[in-house]
Amino acid sequence: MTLATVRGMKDILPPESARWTELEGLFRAHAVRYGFLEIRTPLLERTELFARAVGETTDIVEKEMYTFTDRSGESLTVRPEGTAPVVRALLNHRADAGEWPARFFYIGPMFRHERPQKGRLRQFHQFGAEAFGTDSPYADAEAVAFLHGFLAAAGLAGVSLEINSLGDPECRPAYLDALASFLAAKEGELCDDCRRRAGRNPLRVLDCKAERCVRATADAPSILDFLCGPCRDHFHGVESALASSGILFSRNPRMVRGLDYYRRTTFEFVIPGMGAQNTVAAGGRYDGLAEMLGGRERVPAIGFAVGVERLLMLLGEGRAAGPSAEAYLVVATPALLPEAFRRKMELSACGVRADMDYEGRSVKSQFRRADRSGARVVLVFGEDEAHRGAVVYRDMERGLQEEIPAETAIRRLCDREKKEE
RNA sequence: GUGAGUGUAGCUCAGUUGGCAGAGCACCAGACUGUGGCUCUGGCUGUCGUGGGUUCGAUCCCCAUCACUCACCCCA
Repeated sequence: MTLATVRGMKDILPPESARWTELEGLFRAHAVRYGFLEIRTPLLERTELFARAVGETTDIVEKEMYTFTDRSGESLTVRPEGTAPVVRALLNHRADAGEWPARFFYIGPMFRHERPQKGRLRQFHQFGAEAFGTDSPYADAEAVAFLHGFLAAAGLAGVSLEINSLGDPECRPAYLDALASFLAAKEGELCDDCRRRAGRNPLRVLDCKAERCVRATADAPSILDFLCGPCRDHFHGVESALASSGILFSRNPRMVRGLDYYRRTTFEFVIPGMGAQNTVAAGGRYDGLAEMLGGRERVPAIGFAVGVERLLMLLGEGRAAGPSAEAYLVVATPALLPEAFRRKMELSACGVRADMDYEGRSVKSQFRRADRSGARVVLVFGEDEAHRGAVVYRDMERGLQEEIPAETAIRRLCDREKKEE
């Protein structure tokens, strides 16, 4: 029996868990501002959903999914990404989805069986958002603005936004042909991986970090030069909507996405100099996905996902944990435990974070604990005071104390709590 | 899936050219009678990742294995 977590999985303990809750709250708040409502989909889906949506030949589907056969013989997969389930849910509950545009956000874990490393886990978490039912470049700009606003509010500095267009089924084939023949001519200059990729997924070659490949593809044809009229108009529409919203970005015609369903707009928020896992958040348009999944009508859509672990990593350690208690009850003799405990419950009930020691430790030790808990007030329950129905009320910051009736002490603490609310 | 590095107390790490395992922090207790933070004193804590091998003897050398970390790949 080992007590270690499964490879690539992480326990999130205090105080870190508080940072998670805080960030989730911030994301929710921003989502609501931009008109997105929460959707919660199951962690398990039929394997086929991801195979079709993400792409049979992507790494995710080929070798990274947690797939198993359940007791009824059906092949199920623990979700490796969030978009496909949301689209599935939308198509399934079309009638309940409401008026277009339908905008959803989600928060939750994703699972991919990869080799863990910095900023990459097997169970990782994403904040995501998807907007359905509109082709408009404004929808793209809106999603980017939401993401941008959230990242800024989270305190992330030094991010840059890169955007690109991957075209659509009208214009992309021509580009892929042009790129393929360009790469064929340069074959000798490419790294081994890229020679292999050139045939199968030529776009990937543009994303290669190997020096020789970067050089070889320096003057490769740009997708942006191949966009058909509607795609070009759309791309320019996104650019001007972003520009007029005051959001800075740069074009990156070499940007590639790992999932097959993307069309037209793609974007990434990257941190320069962060190394291998420098993408904090990314997204794009996927107008064809609904039909790929068997939907009757075309449902244009745009979405993104934020890597929560990566974001937290970039935000740094954050502030230290605050006080764990506001008031500490010190018991001079075990005989007074029942009385102290009853008072502690009263404090909890009125919202005061109170703590005490149940182990019968020395008064000195209890004070040490009180100090460490950060409590600003200590109530001492002693025999003499108890005869008078009183306790010692000690202000830990000033080091002053007085004997007052127990009722008064409790009321004082509870009143103070109310004032601070 | 490939490569490299690391694995010793709760934490950070030292260590032995192979001979009963250490420090700091943390924790516990005490420094006159029921009072914290500072200081001082004392104390507790280890399958030296796991399994084999070499050896009189292995935490140290060798092999394997697992885990972690970083990089590649890929991606959030």
